[in-house]
Amino acid sequence: MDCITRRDKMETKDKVLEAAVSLFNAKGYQGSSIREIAKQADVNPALISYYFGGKKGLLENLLLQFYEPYLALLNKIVEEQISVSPLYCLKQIGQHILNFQQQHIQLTSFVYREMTLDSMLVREMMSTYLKKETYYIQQVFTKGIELGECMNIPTEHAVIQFKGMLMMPFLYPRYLSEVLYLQPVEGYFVERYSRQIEQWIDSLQLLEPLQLQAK
Amino acid sequence: MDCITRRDKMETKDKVLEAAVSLFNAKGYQGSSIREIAKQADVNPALISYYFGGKKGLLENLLLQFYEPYLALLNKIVEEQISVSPLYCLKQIGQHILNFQQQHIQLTSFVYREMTLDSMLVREMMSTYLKKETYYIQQVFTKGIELGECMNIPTEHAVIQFKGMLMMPFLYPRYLSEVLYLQPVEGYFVERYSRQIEQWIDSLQLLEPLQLQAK
Amino acid sequence: MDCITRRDKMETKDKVLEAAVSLFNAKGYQGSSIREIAKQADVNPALISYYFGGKKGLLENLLLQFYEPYLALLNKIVEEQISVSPLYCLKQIGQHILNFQQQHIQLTSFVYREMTLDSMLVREMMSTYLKKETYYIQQVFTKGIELGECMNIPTEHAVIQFKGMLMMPFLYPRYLSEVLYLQPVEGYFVERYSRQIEQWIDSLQLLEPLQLQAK
Amino acid sequence: MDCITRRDKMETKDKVLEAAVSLFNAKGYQGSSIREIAKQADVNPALISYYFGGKKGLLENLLLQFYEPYLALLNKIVEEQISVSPLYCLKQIGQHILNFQQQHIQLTSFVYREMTLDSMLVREMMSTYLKKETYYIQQVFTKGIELGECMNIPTEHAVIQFKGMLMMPFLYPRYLSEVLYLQPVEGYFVERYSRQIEQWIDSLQLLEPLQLQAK
DNA sequence: AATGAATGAGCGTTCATTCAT
DNA sequence: CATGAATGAACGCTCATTCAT
Repeated sequence: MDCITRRDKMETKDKVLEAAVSLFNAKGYQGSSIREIAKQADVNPALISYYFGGKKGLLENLLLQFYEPYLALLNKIVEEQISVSPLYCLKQIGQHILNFQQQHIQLTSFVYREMTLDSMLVREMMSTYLKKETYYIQQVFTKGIELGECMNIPTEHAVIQFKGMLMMPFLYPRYLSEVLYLQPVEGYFVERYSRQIEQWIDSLQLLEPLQLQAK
Repeated sequence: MDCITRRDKMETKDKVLEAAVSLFNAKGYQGSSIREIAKQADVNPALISYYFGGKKGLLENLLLQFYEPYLALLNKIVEEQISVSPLYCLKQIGQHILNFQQQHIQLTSFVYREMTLDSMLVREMMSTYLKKETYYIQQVFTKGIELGECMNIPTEHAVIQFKGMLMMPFLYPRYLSEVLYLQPVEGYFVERYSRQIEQWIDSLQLLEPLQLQAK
Repeated sequence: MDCITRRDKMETKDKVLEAAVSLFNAKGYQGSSIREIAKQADVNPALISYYFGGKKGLLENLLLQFYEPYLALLNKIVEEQISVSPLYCLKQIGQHILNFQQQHIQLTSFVYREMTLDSMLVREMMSTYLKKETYYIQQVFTKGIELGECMNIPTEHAVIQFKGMLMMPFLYPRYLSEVLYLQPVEGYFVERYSRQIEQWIDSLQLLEPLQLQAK
Repeated sequence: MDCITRRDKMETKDKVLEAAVSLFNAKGYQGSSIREIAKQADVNPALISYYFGGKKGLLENLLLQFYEPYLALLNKIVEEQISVSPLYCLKQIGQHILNFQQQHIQLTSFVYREMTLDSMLVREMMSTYLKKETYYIQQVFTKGIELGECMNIPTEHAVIQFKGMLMMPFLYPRYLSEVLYLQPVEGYFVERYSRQIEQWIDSLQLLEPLQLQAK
């Protein structure tokens, strides 16, 4: 009985979250209305305020729902692999982050868009999560440079490039499908794309001497 | 007098566009209200509907204002340089696009965010502009592969990587400044970052044989 | 166990009533929400509907809780004292009503405010309680005039003045404390103020001949 | 043309104010909805926020609309008459305030009710207006006592009694009409009631020696 | 060209209440 | 008896837009 009750509760909250992710992804946070979400979730609009404390609470819930496991994943990979080989660690990050994003493709797309705004909430999320994320990745690059695995490039630029490559397909899934005819939703896209990322990582290792020659 | 009148008109329209770009950039299209824009532009709200045919018209105006010169620039570079050297052409594209984005940094940020939405308008812009843009870039990659300048990677993936690198700093200017302490607004950032992009382009040339060795 | 249960019930009802009086007094009936009351009473909101048959029932309960003992008190005083001396009876009324109001200061304040509204409920309360109250007081004045104790003024006006004096401090307790620096909550205020009322009552007796002289 | 425009504006604002006073008086501020007011004023609901900056602004507007002329009137009377004769000045106050209240009977009733609440706004109104009002009245009593015109009673109590008498009929107009069968709206009520107030004022003059005798 | 009143739809939210558990 | 999920109506308010001036 308790189980049923709990499951019912879960279902309502989850129905709302699912509908919210879908609508926020398609029309943006500001472009989606509580009523629309409730309708799509087949739920009373008042329940959204009841469960999440308002539309803003729903947004925060989703942001946490993304960044918490995201950072946990990142943390785990870095902790386990950085001492083995920084560049290999980078490859692992690339592959797992791509997988993670693909598994939460709508949430990812929406969160990445929302983080481009200039709001208190975004600033808070940046200082809470993106600072950590960036620290992890920079650490790996730095270690790679130290160990001579990686050419000596500014780690900030490397982070931008790396993140750009990883985020791009999930920020613009519709661009991929309608212009490039790629399906980021499908498994083999990530598989092939992550190999491409690995090539870029390899290039970090190899370019330096050549670069020096060029000079 | 007619001249003054016309100049006033221009100024009013421009004041609105300027205010709109600023607010759309900070709070998003849906998050900014006509009244707010009008207030910031010190203009009567009714004039926005009058001049631009409504809020949506203002949005379309800004999207064109971005993509028309953007594509003209891209078109010019490709036409002029592709026959010389595809990879050099790519570098030129990278450098000029970065400059272009930096010169319209708020507009760029806003347009790139808006294009992540799933709307009729976005689909239209994609089929009108992004298809062309992608065609140009893919053409360069293809030519590069044909001429043996560039390793044989899927051009779609290359486009994603290339665009990702170029767009990233201007999609997340606040991330750059607050987390990475980079100032995409300042000249030397683009200068240094474009050299980084060139390294990536160089890596396309060099990786292939090594990649083959790896196999 | 039954006893405990019943006591719990009593406590719950009383906790609600207490919280309701406090909130209704501060923010008005319409300005207070069931949830707020329930929260302050540390009780489930649904119980208010359950126990009192809704918010309106809670209001009626409180009105009765005020007017029933109020009228009983008035009735008792008039019955016992009117035959002795009408003016003395008036003084007794003044003193005891002041005391009664002070003992239920929040309830009094709230009820007196609520009775200024124009609603079915108020009309009902007026015809049920205020008619009786007024009848009692007018009777005393009439008797006083008959017996020559009191000057011949319109009893309606006398009632207004009398009630005005008695109600004023408890309708505006915050005015008294913040502007006049009087504390209607404290015992000696009523003590001193009731002597003031008695002076007014005395003046009823004395003024007439002098008034006539003045003319 | 300008005149017509201004008159139209005035009419809309005034229609809203009129409807608001009527509804606030009958059902209270919290009990009246913006839509209801707009409907009764035959006006678009959005215009209330447009003109008054929201429901609260409407309330503040009405409170000022009452207290500003009220205090101006009081100030004028006191300034002109206090030096002549404090007790005569009191009578003038009584008469003019009664007239003022009668001329704005609904507004008066509503304002007096609203001032019984415990809110920031009420506190502000008290410290802005009621402090002044009380200062004026107390000044008159004090002067009367100084000059020997008036018996030596605590001025705070005198203020309560005085205000109680003046406010009572307009706080409970429905009580007057339905229980006492008096019509505070009609001219002769004020006329007769103000004579009653004058009697009370006279009693202040005369009671003291008798009071002493009683002791 | 420019204004500001006016409109009607929709916003997020809160409300008192009901009901299954 | 007590709970908390759920409901539908209404809340105050803001929205983009229109229109007479």
